[in-house]
Amino acid sequence: MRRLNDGPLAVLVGERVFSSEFKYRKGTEVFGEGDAAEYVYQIITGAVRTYKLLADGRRQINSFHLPGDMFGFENGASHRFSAEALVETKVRLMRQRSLLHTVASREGSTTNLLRLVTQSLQHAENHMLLLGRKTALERVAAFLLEMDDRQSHPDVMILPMSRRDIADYLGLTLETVSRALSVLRDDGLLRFIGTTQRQVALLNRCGLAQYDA
Amino acid sequence: MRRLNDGPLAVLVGERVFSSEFKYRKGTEVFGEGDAAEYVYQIITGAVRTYKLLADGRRQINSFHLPGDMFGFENGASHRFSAEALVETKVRLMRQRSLLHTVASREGSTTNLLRLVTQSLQHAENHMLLLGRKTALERVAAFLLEMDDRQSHPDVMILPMSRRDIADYLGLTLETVSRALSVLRDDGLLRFIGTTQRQVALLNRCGLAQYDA
DNA sequence: CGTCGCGTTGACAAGGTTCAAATTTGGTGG
DNA sequence: CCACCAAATTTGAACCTTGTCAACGCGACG
Repeated sequence: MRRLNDGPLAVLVGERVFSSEFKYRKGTEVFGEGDAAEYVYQIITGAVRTYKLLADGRRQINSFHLPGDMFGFENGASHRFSAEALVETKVRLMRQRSLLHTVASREGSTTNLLRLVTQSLQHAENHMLLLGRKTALERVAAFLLEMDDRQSHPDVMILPMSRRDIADYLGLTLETVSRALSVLRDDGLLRFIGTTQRQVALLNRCGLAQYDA
Repeated sequence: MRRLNDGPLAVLVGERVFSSEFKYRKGTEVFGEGDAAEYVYQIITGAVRTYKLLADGRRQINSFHLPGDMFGFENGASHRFSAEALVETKVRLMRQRSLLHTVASREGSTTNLLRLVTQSLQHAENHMLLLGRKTALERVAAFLLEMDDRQSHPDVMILPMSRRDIADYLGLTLETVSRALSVLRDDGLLRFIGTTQRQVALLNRCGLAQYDA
């Protein structure tokens, strides 16, 4: 049986994963928009944000990547967005060339690689609906439910990202995110744990789902 | 030399395209969200919108598909969004199974198929930036430039979609789209041709690009 | 000729942003 | 361990962009 964190990379190339590991400190860049797309990454521990910037500094975070997630896969020669570690993060990395080569030589792995890209696309489609058509409360509720899902519904969810990160993910300002969280707290849907505001207990997931459109 | 409209499908499977054609009347559904994903489509003539709906009717259009474009490719068994013809539309269609089968048996076509999906992903990433972080004017300017690009910079661009469609694509209301177009017209950046408001001449593409962030 | 779909425009409302300030938290050095 | 400072978060109030509601114009079509 595979270990949890083997994830897609291991599935793709079978158990013979040819890869190395690397560690990034909190806040450091994994790659920048326009950089040569040499590697594909899979998170072992930690978390990463991938985002695009406008000239005046406005930022849109495409997605947060948690342990097991892959990112950085590109078809062209360069990355179309930037990636930064949210916290101390350990990644497995592999050359895209080797990956494609390995995939090409293995029966059935085409479909798996395709599935991986398609999953990103699916996430993007859902996120466009959120960004284009949902209210602030709906966005924040959807965000909490997404993180909850991806952390397998823990009793206490740990958010590795700041309010600004959440805001740039949801197309809001950090103030609006903070206010929405306060509303949900006051409505008894969640509770902050401990002194930090980054540990959250969801008290009523169904109620939260009601807020999400 | 390939005909212009052979497009990606033909590239993928070589010249031996095994496919049939079908015609959709204006406003008719090609497939709905949740339908079995049996076919992949390529537009021969006309235009198609692909979109998602929320329960209360809010709609987010993911993309407009013009001649040569492919859509409907799914990894799972069912479509994740709906597709409707904007105008009378002729499509080429092919079973996904046959496509995957054909691709699997041909050297190098994996990369092409992957490139196709990656292109959709790239479009989605750009659109998330637009939806999350751009103003109404920036969105409309970006939309006009996108359509202009995809129609190869004609003197007079024909928009096959309504103001509501544009609005649902850009995450705005149709009134805001209309107002933004009026502003751009009054600023001398574009002109409406003829009596209909769906033929547009871009008078100053650089100026328009300034409006886009 | 009336109606219907589409688009434009205006007035007003509202959700979200901006600006500001208070409060809390986390990190660092003594 | 505590003091202190920087960063993060919350909260408040004013403002603004965009949405909502409504009226109107125009062309297509029966």
